[in-house]
Amino acid sequence: LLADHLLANSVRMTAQRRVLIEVIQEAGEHLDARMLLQLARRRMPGIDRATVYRTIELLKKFGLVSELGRFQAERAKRYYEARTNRDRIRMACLLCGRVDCFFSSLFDRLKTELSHQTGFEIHVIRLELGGSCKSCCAPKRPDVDVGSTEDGA
Amino acid sequence: LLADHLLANSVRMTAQRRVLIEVIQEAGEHLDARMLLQLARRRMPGIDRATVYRTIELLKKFGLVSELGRFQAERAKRYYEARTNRDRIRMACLLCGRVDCFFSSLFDRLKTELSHQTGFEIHVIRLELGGSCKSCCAPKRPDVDVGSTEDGA
DNA sequence: TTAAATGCAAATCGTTTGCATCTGT
DNA sequence: ACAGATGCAAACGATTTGCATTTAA
Repeated sequence: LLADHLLANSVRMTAQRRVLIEVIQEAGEHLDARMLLQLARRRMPGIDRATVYRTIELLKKFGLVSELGRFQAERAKRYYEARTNRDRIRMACLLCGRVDCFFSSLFDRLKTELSHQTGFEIHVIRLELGGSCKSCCAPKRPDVDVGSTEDGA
Repeated sequence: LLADHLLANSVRMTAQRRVLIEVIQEAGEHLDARMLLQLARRRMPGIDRATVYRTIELLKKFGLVSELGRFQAERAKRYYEARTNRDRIRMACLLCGRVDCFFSSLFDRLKTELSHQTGFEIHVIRLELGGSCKSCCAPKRPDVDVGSTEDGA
């Protein structure tokens, strides 16, 4: 699937790329480089970090994966996932670390409106929520000892 | 202003903190650690990187600054700004690098709706757009040589 | 054959930390 | 006085790069 896009653009298809692409497609959401490398090595032990990064770069260039920001409180690493047609909303629980993705037609509408009103040609749009999920739902915001709190509105 | 919040929580107010806080407030949007250090050094040459990061950490802990993601194509650095009451939308032009912030009531509405529908207690919300601004407005999406394209929808 | 892709190791860059020293209260 | 803040330098972790080697077309 993704591989076809590359072939269509006459990009050389190597064994490593095939594996990396498979892993990305099977893994679904928010895969990071480390995990991608790890999963890929299960199928091709010799594969290198650099190849992972270079392949990601290539896929981004063709618009086949999107790069996500680190959610709040995460180390400065990046996550990747196969592209989807509709834009997702990402909801990260700052307490348990769980990340949920979903769609919203109001969000779709907002995107359209923004594009029209600003004359901005949108290539990527990213909506991320950070907070406490229903299951965790912190009774009160800690004052001085959580260390990962980014906001307190 | 920000300083008062700290004092109210009986946080020790040092010379360095005073300077850093001033700079953050005067600088406005998307300041990164490097720039913050640079500006602060104009007023207090000896100030150290570590102090900058530690102060940012402190301000985040009290909810006085929010941490923003890197926009598309940026190196993995983080930006900081004094907090505002209303949530802004951030629009980054991938061609000229310009970043604009603005508000939208539809966005405000979306936030409320999400919170209600998901039972998620939102602490931070971040909406970022990446694309081409009106002035740049690329006639066509480049295929293979921009290097910063993240998406092609 | 040969331009492009890979592995390896070293380099970058932002950020964090340990520890001895200094400072606000 | 002394808990907490700072500077310095070294550590860290993700990502990137130079270069000799391998590989797909």
